Amino acid sequence: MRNLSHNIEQYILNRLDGEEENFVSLRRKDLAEMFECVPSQINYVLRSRFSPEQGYIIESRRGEHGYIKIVKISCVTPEEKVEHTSDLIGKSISLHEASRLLEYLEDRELITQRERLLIEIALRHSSRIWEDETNNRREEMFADLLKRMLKGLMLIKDEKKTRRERIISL
Amino acid sequence: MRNLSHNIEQYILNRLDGEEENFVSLRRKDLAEMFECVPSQINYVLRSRFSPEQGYIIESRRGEHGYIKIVKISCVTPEEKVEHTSDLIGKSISLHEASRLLEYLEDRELITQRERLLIEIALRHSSRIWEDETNNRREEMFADLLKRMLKGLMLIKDEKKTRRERIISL
DNA sequence: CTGCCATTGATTATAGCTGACCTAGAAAAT
DNA sequence: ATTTTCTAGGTCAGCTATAATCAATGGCAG
Repeated sequence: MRNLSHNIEQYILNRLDGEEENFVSLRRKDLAEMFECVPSQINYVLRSRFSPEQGYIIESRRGEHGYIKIVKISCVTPEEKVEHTSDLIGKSISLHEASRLLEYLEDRELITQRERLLIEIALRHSSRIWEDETNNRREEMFADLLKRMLKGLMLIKDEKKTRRERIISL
Repeated sequence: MRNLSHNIEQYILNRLDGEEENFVSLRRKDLAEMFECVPSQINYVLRSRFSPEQGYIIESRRGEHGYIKIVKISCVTPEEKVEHTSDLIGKSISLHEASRLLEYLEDRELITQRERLLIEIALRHSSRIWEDETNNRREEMFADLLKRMLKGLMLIKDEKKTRRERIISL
């Protein structure tokens, strides 16, 4: 009972592992039946364990022949140095510092020019939106947003680790 | 077997692929018979999968010797792409609609998976930050952020600067 | 005790599909 | 030339099967 969500998570991860592709298609209703729970439980699991921040994108359709597609973003980026990106960012970061970090990551080819652009735009946007806030508050938010975005991208490299853990845990 | 609409869509796409030209001519009635469904089902498929937004134009004629012609539009300049996506987004957009749009852009290879992930994270972030706002206000902000990010991507020059050049330009 | 995570079910939203009715155009009848 | 008829295709409301959301509750760790 206590590990319903965990079991469902494991099931989905296994399915993902088994697939040739980097995604699985499920039917919420079937899954709910398989685990003998209410359908909305599946949404909970997806929300709490397969978010974009965690490297997944969910697509779905309702109605007849509806489905839920869980896509694992898995471009193979080598290089491990970003393990400490979070540390580099810290609790707060200025726009200027953020730019320098992105420049560095692009040089290391951990992100592309286009990805850097996206992140800069997102940061500027929240900067504008929060221009009335204190400087410190804003820089905390920059740090939060930046971490989420970079972690999302870097999570890809954790794939092998996660897989090993999963196999051991079987 | 997945579903009727999907099968019909695939059939049309195959026909398009097979043709020398960038269009196919069909007869609604024949298709309906082939897939054993009511004729209006064909209209549904065309409406939901071959709209102008998705890069297609439909021409048709009624009466004897009626037909439906599906034309695939291909060449689009970056500027047109920008215009187009801006229109698609509109003044406000829900998270769900945004997701669908990103799905579509990825299918058309206008953005990569990683870029899509970044945008989803940015949207969710501002969603969380602004959860106290009215729904409409939030959806306006989603639209604004989404437009900025997509415009940025569509306009970016694909100049393949080498790492050396980048470093020199610092 | 308190806060967070898990679970549930009621309510709402939407894709897919059908069928009844509508319209355009060509050919046949006058 | 005009009217009639016939053969397509078009529209739309509405039903069904799903999925999403949300608010309420339970239960465990700190």
